[in-house]
Amino acid sequence: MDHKKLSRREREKLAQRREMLAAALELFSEKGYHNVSMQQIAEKAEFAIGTLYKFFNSKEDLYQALILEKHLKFHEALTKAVAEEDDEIEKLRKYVQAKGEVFRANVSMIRIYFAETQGARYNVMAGFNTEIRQRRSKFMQTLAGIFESGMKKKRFRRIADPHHLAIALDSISNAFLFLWLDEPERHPYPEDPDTVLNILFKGLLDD
Amino acid sequence: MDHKKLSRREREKLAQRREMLAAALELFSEKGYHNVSMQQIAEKAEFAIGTLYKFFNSKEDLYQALILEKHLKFHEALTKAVAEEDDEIEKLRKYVQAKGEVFRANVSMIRIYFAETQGARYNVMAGFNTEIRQRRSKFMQTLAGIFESGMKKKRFRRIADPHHLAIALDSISNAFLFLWLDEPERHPYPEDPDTVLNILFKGLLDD
Amino acid sequence: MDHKKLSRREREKLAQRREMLAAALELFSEKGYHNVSMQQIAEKAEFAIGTLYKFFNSKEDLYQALILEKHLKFHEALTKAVAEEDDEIEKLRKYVQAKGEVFRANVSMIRIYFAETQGARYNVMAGFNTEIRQRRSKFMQTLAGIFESGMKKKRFRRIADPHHLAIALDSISNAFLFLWLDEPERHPYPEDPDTVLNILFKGLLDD
Amino acid sequence: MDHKKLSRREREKLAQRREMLAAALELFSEKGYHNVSMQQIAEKAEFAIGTLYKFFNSKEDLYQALILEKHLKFHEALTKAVAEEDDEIEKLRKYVQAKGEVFRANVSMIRIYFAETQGARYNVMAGFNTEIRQRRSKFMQTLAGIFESGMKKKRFRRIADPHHLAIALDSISNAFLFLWLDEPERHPYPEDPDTVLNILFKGLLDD
DNA sequence: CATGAATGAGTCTTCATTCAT
DNA sequence: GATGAATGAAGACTCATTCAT
Repeated sequence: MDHKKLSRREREKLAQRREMLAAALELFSEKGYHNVSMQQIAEKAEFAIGTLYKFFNSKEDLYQALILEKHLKFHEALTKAVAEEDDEIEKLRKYVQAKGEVFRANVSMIRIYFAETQGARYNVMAGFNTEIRQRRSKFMQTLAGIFESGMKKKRFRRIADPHHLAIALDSISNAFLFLWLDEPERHPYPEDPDTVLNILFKGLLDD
Repeated sequence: MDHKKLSRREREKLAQRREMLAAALELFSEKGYHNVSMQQIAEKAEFAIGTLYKFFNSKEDLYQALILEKHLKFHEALTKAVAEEDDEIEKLRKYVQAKGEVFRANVSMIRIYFAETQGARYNVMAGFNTEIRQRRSKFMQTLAGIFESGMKKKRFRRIADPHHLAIALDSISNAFLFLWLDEPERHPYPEDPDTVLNILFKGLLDD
Repeated sequence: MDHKKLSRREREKLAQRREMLAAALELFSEKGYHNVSMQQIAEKAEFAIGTLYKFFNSKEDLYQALILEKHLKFHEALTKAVAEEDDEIEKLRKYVQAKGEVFRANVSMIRIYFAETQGARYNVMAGFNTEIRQRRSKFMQTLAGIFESGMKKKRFRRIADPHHLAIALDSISNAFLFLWLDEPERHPYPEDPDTVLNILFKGLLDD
Repeated sequence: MDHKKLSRREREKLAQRREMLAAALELFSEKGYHNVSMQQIAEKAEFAIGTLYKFFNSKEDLYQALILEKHLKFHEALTKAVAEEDDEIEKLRKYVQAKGEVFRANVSMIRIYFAETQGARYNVMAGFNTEIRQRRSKFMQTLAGIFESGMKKKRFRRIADPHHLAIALDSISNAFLFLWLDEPERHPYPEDPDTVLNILFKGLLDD
């Protein structure tokens, strides 16, 4: 955005940082935090170890920077997706669609992302989750808000707590992502968002 | 089952093994695989390190044995739950209920369990998931079969691919477990299984 | 003293510890704390690094154990020396003599000893000096007490503050030790303690 | 001295060098040689690291330059002090006085100074002491000469080897400096030089 | 000529695993 | 068969020094 304001030096710095994070992402994604050494990251990024430490104070620091950065990106993409439309149904469609797009474009990030987002409190982020947790929590509110609003407008039937519906939609779409991740051929992430949404929209039982 | 056939020696061995696994579970659950040393496990189990290695070839081996054993237990509990009833709806209710029960009784296992079950392929189990994956896959088939059967009997409307519904139910109930794990007070796992199931049963849209 | 009570295992432990400390002493004495690596100590002591760490929690810990142990030994030798005699003059003679003996028998310790005892607060011991400082302080009191007692008995003229005399005697004898350390041939530590003591006993000026 | 001959450029150089040494002194004095990085010195002196290396070939080089320079200064001050007076007793008084003054005015130097002067041959200076050792040796000769001269003139009684007396006076005054350094309040360096000198002048024993 | 980014050897420390007793 | 002392490879991190700009 303010790229013009950056000196050459600063631009180089940013490029280096990006390369480091990219190398780290690839390695962490493939082997996991504990099975990757700073040495390996340095080699992959083609920098000396010392240089790595000029940019990040510790291995953990590097990891956190990586997670935080990517999480922000995802968060923004999803937030933007649901903000674009007026109609509640369209919002949900966009959400499911955007989720597929953003994750398919960042495959190597997904595992790390969920490793930190999901349960494991003893993960690298430990209590540091705060920032991520807050963003996630806020987004879940937004999602719940869409359901609530749709119910108020009588577009949706009030079949369940909107927060539960938000959780349901989030976890179902995640599940589809996992399947795709495991066997992309056999389980493509649905092109048509309604493949996912109908599970919530239609209802198994007759009334 | 075949306990009668076991000599005293063998029975003692099994008891020792159980103690080791119990100690390991507690530690792994609290700190995570990489933050627990064999030393600590040995101390907690009140065995010498060497004895640990008599039972398990390596730290990883011990970990895998732990996961496999617990996974089997969970699998059996859930399989039994859905097998007990004839009615499809009741099967699903039992499933949601049993899941809550079995996990609430094995809190310390949940995080480890999901850490391995979910995405993270670089976790300790790596490709070794085979056994777990097969069991899980088989169970998802069973779950899908319930939906399929319900549809065939016209008890369920054919709103989506039964496999997708199985995935949805699994991931939604997991999501509720995560919430409860994070903040047990604020997010109790629903007593009434319909709290979960209505999300699939009822449908947001009018037809 | 209680050697009989020690099991073979315990005796071996002690012997190992001694060997480690001996190796460390030699190296630290020759090169100084910061120029000796744990690797080197392990090699010299013929143990694996890990074994070193079984006995000492850190390099600093090892160093402190070394200093503390040796300091205690010195302290005890000197304390014993001044306690043996009744006569004040004889006490001082014994002190000067014992100092020479104990240090000549522990050459490699002297430099380390003074490096920590003297000024340098940023040394490895830093604030940890407490124990050493207290012992030293206590001994200086004892030394001052001898001068004081001699004065009370009119054996000594009251030419100066007894504490100052203690400091003087301590520093003069140290100075002789340094000289000897530098060039043992040219500056032997005086056999006859009066060579040192006459400086305090006799007085340059006529009365 | 030859300041007029120096070009502006050269004068600037000297000023820069001085600033570097001043920064280094402060840091070394506070933390000790091994706990100060060139980075820190550069920052404190407000120069780039590269510039530091234009003036000094290595960290050790910088340190040695510092010690050498300060030692020369001290040496000159003390030499001047004993040269000023004719009377031997007055010379000694001036010496004790000057020592207090010069060190009190250079507190941060004392520890470093003694760390190198005293025993510890493994210190940074190692065998490099030559220049310092020669100066020190020469000064001790001067001091011994004063005692010798006083004895010849029968101003002093020949109670001990003049060299020993020189050593004694040097070490006693140093000891007082250490005390003051540790606890300036409790152990002020004596205003009246006779407080120190009487220890040598008066003699504990009656003749 | 000054700068300070980049380097990578070297350090301390941990811990899975082995094996002599 | 159990033990736990001994091992040493491997990892995170620091910092003196260099050299391209």
